[in-house]
Amino acid sequence: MSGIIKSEPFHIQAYKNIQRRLLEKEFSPGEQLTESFLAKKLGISRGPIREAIRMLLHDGLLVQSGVHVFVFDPTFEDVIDLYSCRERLEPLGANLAAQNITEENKQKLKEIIDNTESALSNKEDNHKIASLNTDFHDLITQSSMNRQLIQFMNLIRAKNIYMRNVLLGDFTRKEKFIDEHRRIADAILVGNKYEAEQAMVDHIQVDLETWKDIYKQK
Amino acid sequence: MSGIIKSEPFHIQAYKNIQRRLLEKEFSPGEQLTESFLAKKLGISRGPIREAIRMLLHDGLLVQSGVHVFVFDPTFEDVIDLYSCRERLEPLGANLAAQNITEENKQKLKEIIDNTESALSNKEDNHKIASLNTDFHDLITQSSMNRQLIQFMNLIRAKNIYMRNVLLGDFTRKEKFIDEHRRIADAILVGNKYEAEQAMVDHIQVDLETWKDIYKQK
DNA sequence: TATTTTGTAAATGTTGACAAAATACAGATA
DNA sequence: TATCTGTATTTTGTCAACATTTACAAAATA
Repeated sequence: MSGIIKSEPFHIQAYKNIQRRLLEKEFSPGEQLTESFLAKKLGISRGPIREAIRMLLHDGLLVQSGVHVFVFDPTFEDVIDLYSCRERLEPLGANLAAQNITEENKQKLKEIIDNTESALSNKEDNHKIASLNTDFHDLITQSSMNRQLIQFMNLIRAKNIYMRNVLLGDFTRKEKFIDEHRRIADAILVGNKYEAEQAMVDHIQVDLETWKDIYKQK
Repeated sequence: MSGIIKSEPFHIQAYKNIQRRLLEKEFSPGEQLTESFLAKKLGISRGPIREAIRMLLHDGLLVQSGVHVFVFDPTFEDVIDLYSCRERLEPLGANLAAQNITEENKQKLKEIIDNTESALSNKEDNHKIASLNTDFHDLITQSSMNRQLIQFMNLIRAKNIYMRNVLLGDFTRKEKFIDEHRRIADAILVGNKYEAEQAMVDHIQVDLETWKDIYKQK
């Protein structure tokens, strides 16, 4: 019959578990993480932990110095580096999405925009709004149908979320971005790749400016 | 004192070893690779092999289907996907290199151009010329001083070399590219970031056209 | 004959034990 | 005081044994 849920292997569980703890700042940036410490904390052996650590090193959420592994301690320069890449890649995603998006994803895109607007007007919590924001960007990347780009954007997104949590904390902007999102979505929905790309460039640049503003006043 | 060479851990050795065998097409695209097969072949246990496999999965040289791992079997669509990303990222590298390159790297850049010219006029072997080509692109990326970009370009380069070996074999172009390289280098050396970026865009587009030509006639 | 069950081989998943290496620290020496 | 050096401790590196999963073939059953 059905319904038999195959549990994930431990190294995948460990990867997600540690990633979540990192995003929730349960570990301090710069802190050393040892295999045995994590193994004991998650109640499994060091083998799967090693694999999870290797994955998080690849994601850039952990960094290696010699043989030891530490929690990534981002600087504002790291934000600039990441956004330089993001500013090139994500507009490519918007461009391709305008050409390749499926009808199903068009529907989803409209829903995300609508849900975001109502969440904003209902003043729902930051977590909900941040989640919708992520969904918006993720859907566009997925709609590009470029597997290489999707892989790169996954790396960028994880690191971006982490750096935002570490460097900005709960500070965030809530009002302006919906207009920018709608401009991007409209362009994609009518298949205007140039406008979609430019709208995404503008959106990312505004986002980085907001980073700078918040970072300055801290 | 000096000269004490610390041998690398097995999983790093295994990573490089398997990567080399993949680039040399010792394994066929689409072939399944098992941990025990590789462990026996390299004469080490499965543990380090597992880690090496995970790294090669991240590089995209191996792919996972269910629990099993196979040698990446690239299509021309994969080339397009990769070049779409490369066309955005590597020109960014040239742009940044024009602003941030050190005097030391300027010297190296000139040397690479000179060596390439003499290698071409002496009709040296393809391997030597391909190596100088890689050095040229790598040096520019390094000179961007953007660590995130360097990481992405490392992924792009490995996959690019692999796909070239698999899909094009020994076919390559030898004459034209030195002029394009010199145009890029000149712009970087005088700090003209716009010209450096555009020259790199043009270079990559010509490269992709060459791919298409060679691929068509096969 | 069709279907289900059982058996078997091959692959990955997981662990704990031990080896090797790096690190921290105390005490000796200049 | 500063530095060297040996030692204890911690951490990563490596392995081999065992467990689990999967796919497929063979056998039993309806």
